[in-house]
Amino acid sequence: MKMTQNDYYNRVYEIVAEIPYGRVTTYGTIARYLGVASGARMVGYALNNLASNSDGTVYPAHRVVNRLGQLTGRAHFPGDSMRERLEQEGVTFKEEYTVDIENHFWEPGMGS
DNA sequence: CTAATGACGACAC
DNA sequence: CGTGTCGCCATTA
Repeated sequence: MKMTQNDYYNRVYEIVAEIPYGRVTTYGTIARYLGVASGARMVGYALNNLASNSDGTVYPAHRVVNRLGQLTGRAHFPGDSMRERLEQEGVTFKEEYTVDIENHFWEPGMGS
């Protein structure tokens, strides 16, 4: 594993790990919170790394969707585990692969 | 060092 | 309102 920019990914990991049960956030929101408002792609990249980083800590990456609430990253999850998990957590869906983000939206620092 | 890619976002048409 | 294109920043080739 490269882990060159631990810092950047580490921030994403921490935020993702803080996403409360039954809530979802967006890549752009996380990116903005990190200070890289335009680094939404990097957030997704970090999550990609996260998948391979599963060393015991479980990061609810399935709670991270794009700003439209679409499970763009479902392809990176086995089967429909992403959609099923969100449903299981009580998240409502507008479409089969689109969550009602406006009703379950969450952002870091909310419960400071 | 340059080019291409990516779990995105915003703007233009 | 749907589709297309550019921009962002980091990583990889």
